[in-house]
Amino acid sequence: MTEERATERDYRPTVFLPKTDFPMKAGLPKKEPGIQARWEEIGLYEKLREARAGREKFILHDGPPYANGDMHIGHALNHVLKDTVVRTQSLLGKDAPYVPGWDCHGLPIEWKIEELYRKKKKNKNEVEPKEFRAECREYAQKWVDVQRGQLQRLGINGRWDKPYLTMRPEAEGAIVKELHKFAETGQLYRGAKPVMWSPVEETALADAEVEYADLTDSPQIDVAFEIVESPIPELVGAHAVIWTTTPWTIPVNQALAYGAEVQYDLLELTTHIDAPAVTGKRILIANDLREMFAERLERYVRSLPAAVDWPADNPIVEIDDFLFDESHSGGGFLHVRGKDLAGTIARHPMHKLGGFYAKPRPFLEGDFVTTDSGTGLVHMAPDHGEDDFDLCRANGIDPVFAVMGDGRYRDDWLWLGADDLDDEGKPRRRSVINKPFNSPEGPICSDLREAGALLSASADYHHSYPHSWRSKAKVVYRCTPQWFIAIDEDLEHISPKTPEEKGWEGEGGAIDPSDETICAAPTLRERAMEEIEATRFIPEKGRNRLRSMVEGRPDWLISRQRAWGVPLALFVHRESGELLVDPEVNLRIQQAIASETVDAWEESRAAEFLGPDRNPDDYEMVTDILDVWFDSGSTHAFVLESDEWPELQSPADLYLEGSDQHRGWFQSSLLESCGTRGRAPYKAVLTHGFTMDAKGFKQSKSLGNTTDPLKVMEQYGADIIRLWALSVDFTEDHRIGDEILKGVGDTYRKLRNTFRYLLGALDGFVGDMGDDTQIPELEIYILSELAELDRKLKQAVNDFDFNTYTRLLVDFCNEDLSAFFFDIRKDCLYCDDENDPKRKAYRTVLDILFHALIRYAAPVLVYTAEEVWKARYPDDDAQEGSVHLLEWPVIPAVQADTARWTKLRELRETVMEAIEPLRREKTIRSGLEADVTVPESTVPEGFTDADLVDLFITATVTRGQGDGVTVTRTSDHKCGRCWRLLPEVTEDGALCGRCDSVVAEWDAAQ
RNA sequence: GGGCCGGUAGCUCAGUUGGUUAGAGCGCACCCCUGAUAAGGGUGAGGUCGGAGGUUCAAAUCCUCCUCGGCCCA
Repeated sequence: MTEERATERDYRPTVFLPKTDFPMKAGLPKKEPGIQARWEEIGLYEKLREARAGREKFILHDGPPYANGDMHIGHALNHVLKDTVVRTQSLLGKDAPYVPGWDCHGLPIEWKIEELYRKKKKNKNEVEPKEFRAECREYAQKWVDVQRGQLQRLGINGRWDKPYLTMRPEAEGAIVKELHKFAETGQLYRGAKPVMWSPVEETALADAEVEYADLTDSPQIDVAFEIVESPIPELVGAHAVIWTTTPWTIPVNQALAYGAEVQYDLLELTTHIDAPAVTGKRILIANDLREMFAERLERYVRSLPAAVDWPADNPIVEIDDFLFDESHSGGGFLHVRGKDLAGTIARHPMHKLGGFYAKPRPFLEGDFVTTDSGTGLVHMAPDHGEDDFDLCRANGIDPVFAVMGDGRYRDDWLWLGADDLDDEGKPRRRSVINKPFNSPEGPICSDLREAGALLSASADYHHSYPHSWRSKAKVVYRCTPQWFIAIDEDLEHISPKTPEEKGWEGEGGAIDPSDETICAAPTLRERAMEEIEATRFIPEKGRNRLRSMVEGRPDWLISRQRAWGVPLALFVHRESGELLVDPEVNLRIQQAIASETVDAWEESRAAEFLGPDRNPDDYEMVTDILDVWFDSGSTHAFVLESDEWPELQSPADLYLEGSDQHRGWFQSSLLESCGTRGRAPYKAVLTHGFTMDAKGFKQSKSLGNTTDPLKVMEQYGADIIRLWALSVDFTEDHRIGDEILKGVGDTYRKLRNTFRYLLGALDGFVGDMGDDTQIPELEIYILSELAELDRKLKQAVNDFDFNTYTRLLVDFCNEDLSAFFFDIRKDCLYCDDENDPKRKAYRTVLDILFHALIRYAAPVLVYTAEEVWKARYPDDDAQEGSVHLLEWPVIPAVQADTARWTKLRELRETVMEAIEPLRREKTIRSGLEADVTVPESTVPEGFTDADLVDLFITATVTRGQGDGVTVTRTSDHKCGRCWRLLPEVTEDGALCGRCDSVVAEWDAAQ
């Protein structure tokens, strides 16, 4: 009877299709903020803390971003990685708190406020420092709030109601306390050293605050210094030639340096025109550099007025070895090794000014002298170069501090001081970075020319030169009194590591505990190096990077001459110049700052801090502030060790930052912690690369190739950025761009649809499979694949390898589920009786898959996972409505012969390939119309033909003796309900036996 | 200029100590399905492994140089 109506009846209502309200289209930009608001409402972060209380901890310590400007793609990547670490560790069941922080002090913010002042024509110096700092504080707070909102929008779960800020008074007090620890253990000293100095900002600059720009118009001059004394008498009266690109250092020249092994020649300059200073001069210069010097000289002489008519192809200057006559050591040329110049003394070209300029300029041996450029003789200004400073100090020549903070020479300086006026009575003095001041026409070159000492001068030199990254102005090396942390002094307060602690126990046992080199107190550098060895690095190459930087770094310059920062709250005895080290005084300072902010450090409070036993008049209060790297290097102290965040502990399990932080936070934290605690503040360091544009070039606003994460969130959603961040190889530099984001969107949709299918297929599922139900082998196999996936995912989490993590997840959904398992079981899900054990088993496995996959996906697609969870469990009280409180799934342990299934799937692929030609020629449309014969030998054991029909989704499968798969169109008819082609179906549209009974039951239930 | 790191299909990535015809997913093309439907399935085309030398029976893999890019430094 059903057969008669078969051709007409629409069986669609009797098919058990997936049913869900979960939309295919995500609409993330609209949906995410609502989900975020709910997390805040239910206090997800706090709930997670409660849920994990007492568990093993995993502490990721946040490196503070600078509170200045909107979030950019680097922040987004960095925080997504951090969040994923925290979430995956939490998923594993650990208590993984996350307290975000911000770096608030420092020049960039100070600079911003000054800019505002300039706009308002307000003078910073007329404002109370307190008032100025208050504005900086307000500015920083504004950006903290902005960035906090942006990071929350990104789905970062953390202690947003109480982040740490380096400008909180408690933090400022703690930072001072850390400084005092260095002072009290003798690691702090005041020294005079040439440091990078910006005459515009009037401060010393850290390396990180300096950028290099290529210049093509730098000055270069050759200057002659007359030799007045020498063990080689022939040199007296000749001129040593030096070359420099900074004419302004000539007024503070104090010596000349030569290379011991360099060969120098005495030359004679002959000119065909009258060239003052050049004509007839005897000069001393490195043999290797004669040519280069000659070119400069020729070019210069040609620029003189007297050369105007001289033919271009005819050299004006001739340079020859000076030929001595018989009266001098038997005649001949003079070639000397540098070391023979020891004891030679020259005089400054401006010696007639007397005083400083009348002093002898000794020749000193410098191992830094090369013959790459210049003349092989280097003029030494100990105030303005590291090599200069070191060499001069070793020879008892001290810096003279002639250049002031604003870049001008001191008022009382003999040459170009305050009363050095031009013909019109205007001062000739300018800042040393002033371009005209250094030019060939400037006052320095003019005076040298007049003194007969200028052999060449031009403004055409190509090199890269340091600039302040803030003001873009040139910076100089300048010797000023600064505070340093010593890197190579013994740390008497830190006990040496035992050989075991150093990991030496395995090396033959030949360690002698009485060996002083082993048991001596380590220096800060040594301890830092030891701790680098004891730290885990992800990726491993980070170790090398940090190691080589610590290995070669100089003492830590921690003072800055600015206003917005933590003071070097120290007293120095006026008479002795000694640093006051009194823990009681220090404690009073720390407490005052911790309760009143850095504003407490002011002159009027000196007596209070010093106490009754000391006279404030005897002490100078240091007014410098600390390098911000000291602030952030101390975060472990005032965050991890603080009672304010009891959920944290020290040392941290992980620091996670960009690879630029090898020189920054990783290092400053390491040094700070090693100097005060003798150990690293972290057990592991993870570094990520930088995000380039689609073509692999650095993103920059000026190039217009930046990707703004805020816009991506607006357009695609935060989950898309997150998925992007976790799809790329973050250990290297990686890219972002439209095409890449489009691909990420495709991946997202695949995951989303996998969950949508699961939700639909599990509609009404109550877990009613009886204990005695036979679970089909396919389900067992899929469960074993899931267990394998689970194992690999866990491994990826432990390796922090999120790229592999997401790939495993996506590939599993694509290959094992969508294209294999789901496809095969489509027929079962749609058409089998709802109570059929096979269908129940399938849905049971789908439920297991759902619970596993939603947990795996939760750290990646934080919003979507929540949306899926709510779709399945709208009233989930047990989990407080959040998927993010769940723990890592437990996968049922099953036994499956996976090798057999791998073979089966290979055969399945072969069958698909064999079917394809018939589809091409339209003999069949779908695989369901195919009768397939497979070589018997290729079928793994234990599969029946009926199994193969299911697995291959064909009409029939039979085994043949040949080697190939053959396919023909089946002669069977198509069931009107399940669309399978079966012999039992009498005509197209009639029902097969199964469908007949299911429909009958369905009809009865209506 | 120096140190370190990197360059494998259009995209994102795998490629163990050198060893079959260099793989995967996505995208793309074509086809099927129209009962996961702005979804699902199938097949296929894509690579001088940045370039050039060298070592080796054999190189994406080891060596040298070059080139492009990045970070750090000068």
